[in-house]
Amino acid sequence: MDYNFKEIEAKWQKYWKEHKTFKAEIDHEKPKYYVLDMFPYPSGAGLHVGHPLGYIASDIYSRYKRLKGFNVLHPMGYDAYGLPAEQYAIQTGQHPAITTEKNIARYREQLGKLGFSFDLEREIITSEPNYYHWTQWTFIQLFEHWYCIRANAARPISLLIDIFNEQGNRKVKAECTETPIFTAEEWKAKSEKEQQEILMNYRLAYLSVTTVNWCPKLGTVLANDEVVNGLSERGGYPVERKPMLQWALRVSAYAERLLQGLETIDWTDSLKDMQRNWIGKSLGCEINFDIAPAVGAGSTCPNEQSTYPNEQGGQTPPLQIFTTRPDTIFGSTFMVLCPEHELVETITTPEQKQAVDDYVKWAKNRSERERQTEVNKITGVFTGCYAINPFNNQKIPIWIADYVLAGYGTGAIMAVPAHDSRDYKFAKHFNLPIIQVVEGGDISEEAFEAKDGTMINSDFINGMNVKNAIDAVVKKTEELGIGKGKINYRLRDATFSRQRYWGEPFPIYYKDGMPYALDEKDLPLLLPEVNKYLPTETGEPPLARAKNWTTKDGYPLETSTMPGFAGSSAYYLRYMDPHNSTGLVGQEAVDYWQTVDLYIGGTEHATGHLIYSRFWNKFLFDIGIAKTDEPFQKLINQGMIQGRSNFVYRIVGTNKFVSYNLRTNYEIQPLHVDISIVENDILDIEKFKQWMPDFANAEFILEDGKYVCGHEVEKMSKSFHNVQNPDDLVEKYGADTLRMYEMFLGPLEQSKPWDTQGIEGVFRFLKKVWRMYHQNDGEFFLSDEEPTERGLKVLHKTIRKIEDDTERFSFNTAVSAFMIAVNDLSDWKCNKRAILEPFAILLSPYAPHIAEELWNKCRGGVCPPGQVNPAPTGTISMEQYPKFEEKYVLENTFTYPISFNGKTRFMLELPIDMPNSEIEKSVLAHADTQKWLAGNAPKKVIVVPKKIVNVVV
RNA sequence: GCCCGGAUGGCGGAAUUGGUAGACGCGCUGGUCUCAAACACCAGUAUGGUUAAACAUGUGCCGGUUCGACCCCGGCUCCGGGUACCA
Repeated sequence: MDYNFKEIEAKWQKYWKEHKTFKAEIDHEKPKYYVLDMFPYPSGAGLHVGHPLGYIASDIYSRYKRLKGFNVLHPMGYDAYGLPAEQYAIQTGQHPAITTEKNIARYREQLGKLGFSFDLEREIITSEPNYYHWTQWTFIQLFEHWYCIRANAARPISLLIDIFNEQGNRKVKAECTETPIFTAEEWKAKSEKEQQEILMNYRLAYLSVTTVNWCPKLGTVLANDEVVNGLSERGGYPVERKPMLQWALRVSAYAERLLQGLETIDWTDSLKDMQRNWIGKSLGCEINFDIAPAVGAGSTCPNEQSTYPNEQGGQTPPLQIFTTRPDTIFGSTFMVLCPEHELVETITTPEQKQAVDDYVKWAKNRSERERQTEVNKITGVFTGCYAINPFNNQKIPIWIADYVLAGYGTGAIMAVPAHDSRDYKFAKHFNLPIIQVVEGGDISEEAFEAKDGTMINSDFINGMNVKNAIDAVVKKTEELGIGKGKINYRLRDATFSRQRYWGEPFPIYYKDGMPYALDEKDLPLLLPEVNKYLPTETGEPPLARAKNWTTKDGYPLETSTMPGFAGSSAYYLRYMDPHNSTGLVGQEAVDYWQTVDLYIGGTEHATGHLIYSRFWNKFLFDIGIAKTDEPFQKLINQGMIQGRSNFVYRIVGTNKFVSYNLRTNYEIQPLHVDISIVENDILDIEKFKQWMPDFANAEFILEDGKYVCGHEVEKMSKSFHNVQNPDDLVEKYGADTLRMYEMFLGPLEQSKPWDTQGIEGVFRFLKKVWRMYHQNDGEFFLSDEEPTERGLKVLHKTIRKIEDDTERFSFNTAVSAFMIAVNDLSDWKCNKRAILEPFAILLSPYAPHIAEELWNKCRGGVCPPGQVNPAPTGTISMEQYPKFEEKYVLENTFTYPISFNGKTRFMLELPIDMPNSEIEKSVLAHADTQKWLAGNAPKKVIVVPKKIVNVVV
């Protein structure tokens, strides 16, 4: 009987499904372990071999943990809201729900064939009402909470209202939009609408007019991480900056906690670095510069002691800037405002008004892409107005330029051309003065950006080093009351509205122009039907097309929908208790499962999903839903699997194709050829002719009667015809082979090219495993003889190696260890039950179907003659997992390489516990030692126990 | 530009972190079985050298530390990923 993987795999997949083998239930007797995969967006193209890589790894680990006695939660679901299904709906009119359902069915089928140990009853789909109910619910919580700096946590809005009623907002410390101070009396005197407007400044989910990334082609707003190089991540369409009224999440309130939290979790350093950079914390100082009074064109600033500060009082507010280098303030020779800055209009002199207006208009119309591709283009305009350096009362011209961004700091800077390259280029271009204030460096050609050195030309900080100077200036600034030390983050609040159809509707209605949350009992707010998936003629989002899109009382509902990351931000919590109809997750479930212990997924989510999810979780932690502050304790990024493309070479202007090694003799054009009609780089000419009509009459120049194709490693993509479909491979080799081969390909975290040729090796290995358990005529047979010492040693070495490798996610070396073990065992035809029974169990996380089959035959006793598949008696469980016993692998001798001056000359077997001094004696006493010493006396003998002995001559 | 990674045979990759570099697999070469093929099995396979060995050279490049370096330190080159007027 041969290794019939088709029968075996179908049988066990059916068995697992029917017996709900992997159903996870709360069990306080066992420690829990939660293994999570990043759930897929089910695209129309189906899976390629790259997708299951992480799933296979997590499945191996889940199965392994179960065998080690853990109660493992290992669920799978689908991130179902997304643009492709909606774009398809716009083109074809097919409801995105139908497309999505079809795609999910295909994904389920493909994943099902790989033998994953998912708890299928916990499957969640983000577009289903019983799931998005809780996405909407969480949004309401965000809307009804604010961030209290004193508590360093989210607090209910109702509490804030109580405080306002009692004492106004003077003492409230919140992460919020800037709000004027008011007393309790003033608060009470405000109208309902005015009060709501103020509360909006505090809410964690809030509505505000912000400059957003607008993609006209997609007809929607995008988050920062959805814009790549000024183009939309999906589709690659141009993105503009446009002010719009949008929902936003106050992610920035959690910036410090998101940063601190990284210290407590087991993620790779590179991923943590990515998040740190994205959060972009910088320590600096805010300083107010007074605006010089308008004294008319051509006038000069008086050099004597200035009387400007505060003299002109309420006329013009001071100009607030942010800098990380307050030490360089004496080198500041001009100021720069962003074109959107609110002071632009106030301070511009009549003479400069035209020029400034023109510039601001030009800057506004500049697309994001232009800005990014023309970074080196230096533009700007003088306002005609001056600021006063508070430290030396120098008059400094104020310019406007779009290299200063509105969204960061205060949207205004003090430019120090000597020590900042952008300011330097600007100063050179517009011929502005440059004053060096840090010693060293040559500023004749470029800025000197050193963060270390001695201050010069800087009044009271002269002679200090940069670090002390920064402290001194911040201190002085605070004493003078003109500024303060300040921490800035690059992380912005996330825009949360999408002008699309296929997303979660907001549980929000409008009354008197102000938004209010729906009552929780009215959830879920179902996504309505629309006749078309496009925006309305008036430019409103598609939901505005829905009939009766109002509350029962007739108040209009919000027409935008939530973005893709809404549904994926807390799905891991829902898996703990997926059918709960009274809450996102029940108390008992979250108390038991706590948090995700292992999360496996791609790096592409480093600054998107993984930031939002952490934010979302921290909020849910604050309001007592999540049990831990961080959602994912350990995270592994699986590498990408690249494609291996094949090429044919067409002689230019003909329909003749020349084989790879002869191509240099002709003028040729390489063409991608579908990898399914190429085997081991040899083209199947008949299939090629049928592949495309153009090639039906193709002629070939062959080498050795074959057409050899060229190859290259590229991204796996339809257009390169290099997509490897896992179904084909499962069909040909079986799921166990595919699983082991994907692991064998290389380290999990590394990107590597797919190479189908190597899969044969793993397939041979499994066939060999199968044969070990069968006699020559193919009948199942194990000997009940006592195992040999040697066999036990192989087994226990393998147990130790597999456990070790599995624990550190080194699955590629684990597969190698299996192969070595099988080579050793089959070398002396070891078919002892005592060895092979445990071996099957050991193999089961990696190749679960064949392992179950073999193990069941072991336990089921003799397989009746002629019967292919005896009825399964059960699955491998933790009780049967073999224990590693050191006594079998203990060595009592070690064979030392004996080196002379670092060169190994002979080997010497010595007892393992021999003390160093004895080893030294034995080596010197050995006959060969004299030969290699050649009459010299040894200078030194270095003994490294269980490693090497080196004699220095 | 800045921040991370990485570079080892014809190929994918090992080397339990300073101790016999190239495990394991692919590919290739030769052999056994077969009428033949497929499957399977056996042997070989870093480079130079030799009938074979001895020996010499070898982990991107240059240098250093060490009895000993793929591994640690300094200086480069190339490749991959992230990020970018963030003051």
